[in-house]
Amino acid sequence: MSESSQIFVGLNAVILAVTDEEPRILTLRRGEHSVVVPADGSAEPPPAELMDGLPFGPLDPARDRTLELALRAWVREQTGIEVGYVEQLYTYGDRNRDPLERQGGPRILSIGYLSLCREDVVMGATQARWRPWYDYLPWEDWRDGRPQILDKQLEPALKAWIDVAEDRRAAQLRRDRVDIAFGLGGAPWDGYRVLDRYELLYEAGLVGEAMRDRGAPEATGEELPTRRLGRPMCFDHRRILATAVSRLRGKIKYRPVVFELLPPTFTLLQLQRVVEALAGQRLHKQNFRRLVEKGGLVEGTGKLSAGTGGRPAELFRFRHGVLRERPTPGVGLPSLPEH
Amino acid sequence: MSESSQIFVGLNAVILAVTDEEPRILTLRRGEHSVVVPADGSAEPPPAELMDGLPFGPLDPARDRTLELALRAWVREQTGIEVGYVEQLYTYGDRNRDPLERQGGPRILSIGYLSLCREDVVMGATQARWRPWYDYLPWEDWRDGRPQILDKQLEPALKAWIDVAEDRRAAQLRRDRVDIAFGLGGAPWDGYRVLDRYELLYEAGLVGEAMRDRGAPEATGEELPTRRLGRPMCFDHRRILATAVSRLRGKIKYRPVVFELLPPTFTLLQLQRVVEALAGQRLHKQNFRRLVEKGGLVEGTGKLSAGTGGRPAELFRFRHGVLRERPTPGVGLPSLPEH
DNA sequence: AGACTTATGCTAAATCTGAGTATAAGTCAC
DNA sequence: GTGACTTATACTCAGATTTAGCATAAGTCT
Repeated sequence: MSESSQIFVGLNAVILAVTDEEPRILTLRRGEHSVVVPADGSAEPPPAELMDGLPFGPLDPARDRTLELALRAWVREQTGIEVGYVEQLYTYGDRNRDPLERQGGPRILSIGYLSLCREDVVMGATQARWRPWYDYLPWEDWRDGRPQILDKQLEPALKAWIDVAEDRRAAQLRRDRVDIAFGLGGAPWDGYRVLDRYELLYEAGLVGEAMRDRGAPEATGEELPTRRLGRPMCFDHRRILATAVSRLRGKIKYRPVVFELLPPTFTLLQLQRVVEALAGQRLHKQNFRRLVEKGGLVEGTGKLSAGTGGRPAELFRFRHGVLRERPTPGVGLPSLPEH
Repeated sequence: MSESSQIFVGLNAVILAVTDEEPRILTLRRGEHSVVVPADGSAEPPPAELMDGLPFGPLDPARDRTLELALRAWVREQTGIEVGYVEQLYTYGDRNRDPLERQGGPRILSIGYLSLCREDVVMGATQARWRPWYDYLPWEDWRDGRPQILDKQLEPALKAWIDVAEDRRAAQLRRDRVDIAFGLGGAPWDGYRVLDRYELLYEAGLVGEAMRDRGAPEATGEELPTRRLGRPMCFDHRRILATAVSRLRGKIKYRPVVFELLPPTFTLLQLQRVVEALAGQRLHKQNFRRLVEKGGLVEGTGKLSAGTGGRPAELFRFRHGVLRERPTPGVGLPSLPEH
């Protein structure tokens, strides 16, 4: 059986924690060699540019009984974390996603996962590092209003991409997609279309990864025609991250997953800040309180927090019973007001 | 490289159409041999019992440029259908999902897909056959009220499963899960928890597949202690179907995917019936009309349908412009009234 | 003490939802 | 052709939910 008809499966994890009101993912700084560690111990190709990547490793079909167990094992080895909540995101399998494939290596499939935890569970003594996810997707953070990068860089670049379309029809298609994904031309901004936006930017050649994947060797995004749009990642890891953000923003609406990111007790403001961090937008405080309290998502503990400078707040905990009362317990987000 | 460290990837498609107000999926009646057609043309093991299965086939890493292209190619070969809308669902990789694995074969991964189309696109001259999806998941259809199978078979069987738990704590855990998944003990029925329910039934050993996978050879579900719960499928295809139903019921809320299942123009009642078929519940007609009309999802064509016995209805079409107006254009379902 | 910060209670207006009434415009049996 | 029946469509109304504020409570900081 030739190399080219073999398949290797890599597992990738977006490991998320929210600390200091900032959603952070665990990244490894690494060279862009293959996902695959050859089983025969042969030398890996020398790493190219160092670049951020998600923790990942191959599925060992002989050892790993399930995909999730394989993922947990790899994360433990690479980062020292014993992950709790885990959710599968998507499986990517386009040819030549991995640079090694182009050199005649085996076909690579990568399965993306999302894991939620708290930063304090991380052991030391590891090369892993927490980094704000908005470093990679800066246009997704609307907490301080419309991100500048949108008007200053993205919009002009996307307009240019529309203009270089083959014909009028193709241009119109591009315009429609851009308008819907980025809330231009009168369309509203939709906080859930994170993946749409990243993929559009990739297709338009506006993120570093696109140029790299098209064959320019060793490109890191620095030398793009536009200034680089967000921090690039190796392989398709940024696409996986975008998938994770999309999925999570959608999921908090109908499942109480936020609590995986919080300590056992918390104030309502802490809870709100975490939701805002994920959603990338601010929420109305009083309404948020009503939502989670009347919605039965939380219950007071009677204890007060050592307030950080104001009236002390009551400490709440997640109310597990809500699961049997309501079909979809979560925190729905308002549609973003237009700016 | 030994067989056991190799990986084969199978692609499975839930191909759905709604005809005569019934959601139907394309199935192939086939023996339970492996997903894998050996590349060297060696003989396959003799088929066991004939059983329904989804169209599926291996990813050929040398030929298929993307997973989706591979899927389309396989579907075309097996069923003659050129699928339109396609969406990836989930990747399953537990060891021993496939009977052949237990016999020392390679590790099998299967990637599930959902495809939406209309039945009339199917060519003849194929072994494929449309079957109502509720044949496989009969407890999911509440259009004529609460399904009888729930009270008569499922509830008693689940209660028995709770009772045989190891200790009181385990029993309580089981009860909680059952109550939430099946809307018992005061919890509401949640039409979206299709996958939860199937996996619970599998874990409780109440579907034919569970017994088969535990090692009983050639079991087809007929000889179960309880009468069989829904029609079984080969491998984990019923789990993939349950995933598809869950996903689709969730998605019609915020994306206008229903229209993939309808002809270009349709009456509002036709549209409603399709949504009801997917959701497995009845909707209030006047409110549904208001929802889709005022929501901008459809626009009238001015033409009238050749009424099937009543006042003729106007023909509508999907209003593409809604995509740029609203972030989440879809048909939200009411929470099911309790029975 | 007074400014400032955060927590929490409460309300008015707008919108959305669920359920029903009423009327229009066809088909079908006879 | 008339009356029963079927489906389509318009409109209403009450209640729930959502959005956006105002107002007050209870701390910290200078």
